[in-house]
Amino acid sequence: MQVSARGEYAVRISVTLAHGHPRTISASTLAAAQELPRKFAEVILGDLRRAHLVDSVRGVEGGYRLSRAPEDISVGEVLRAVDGPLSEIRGRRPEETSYEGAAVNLPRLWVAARAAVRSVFDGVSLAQAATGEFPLRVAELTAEEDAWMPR
Amino acid sequence: MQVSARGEYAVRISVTLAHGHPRTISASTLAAAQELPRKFAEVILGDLRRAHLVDSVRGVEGGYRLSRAPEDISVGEVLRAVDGPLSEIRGRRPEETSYEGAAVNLPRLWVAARAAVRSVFDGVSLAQAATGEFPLRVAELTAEEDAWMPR
DNA sequence: TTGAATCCTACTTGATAGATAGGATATGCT
DNA sequence: AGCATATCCTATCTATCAAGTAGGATTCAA
Repeated sequence: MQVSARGEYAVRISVTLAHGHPRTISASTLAAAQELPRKFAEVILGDLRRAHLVDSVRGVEGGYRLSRAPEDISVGEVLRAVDGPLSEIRGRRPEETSYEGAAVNLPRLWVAARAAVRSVFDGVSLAQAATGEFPLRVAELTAEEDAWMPR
Repeated sequence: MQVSARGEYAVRISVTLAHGHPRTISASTLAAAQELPRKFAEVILGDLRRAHLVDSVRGVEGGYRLSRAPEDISVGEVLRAVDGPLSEIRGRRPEETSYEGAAVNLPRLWVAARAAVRSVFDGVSLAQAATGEFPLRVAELTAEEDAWMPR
């Protein structure tokens, strides 16, 4: 479950937009707020716009705003918009994998792993990510101390 | 949750070793069984050996075998041995992330996502992966039809 | 008309994945 | 001893991609 710089930036930007919703915020302001390169932020906002997750307004007083309510956009949608599918196995979708011999059951494992990832990223809205009020199922995952330990 | 070619190959090799356990199997045989490049399989088996997940025997009749019982090695261990940590956010561990402003709650989200991935990969042994008899919690994730659909 | 913003195209740079090559070294069998 | 079959080691290659930068064209409100 690698999240790229693009992915991380996109979520930080989106959460910032959610926080200020429905005001429009400029790329420079967003970049400054999250301390990320302005030009790169512009590129990412372009991706989000093309995915119809944000609307943009040109000109002075222009900027970006979420195209839907923050409660209605999931973190998963944002990640997919900039990084593609949440889960890939050697560049393929989990359900597209297929093996011979002792490995025949692996597709089910890949699908299970994807489902687990989805349950978190598709289950958390930008509004929840901004407030920190995660769904119970997600909050439980962080409750055990072990979840915070590297392995 | 991207699984690289190395990771996929490593799991396929490990599951094949689990299936034949405790016989030793040569790199060429393993590569042929799973239709992967022999030299690359050797490299991966070297990683698994250095991680103490497999033992090797040199010479004629040599090869590789799991260093522990297939019930006692998780898929997660195999993936970590060849690909490093299961989850990284812009190259950092989830619990090492830290943000300002509207993004302050994101570390909890990253940790939750990692916990979800771990619950699958650390919860499934090579023996289970080989037989397809996954733990109930994992099997449930693949039960819903939606889990098999791309998004 | 001017200033501030988005938007577009192109480019650079470094790292990494995914191999492949060739041979040194170990081991068992005859 | 000699040979076949393995592992093991070091090095190299190549294409792709992530991450970020550059420069300017376009839009729009005051």
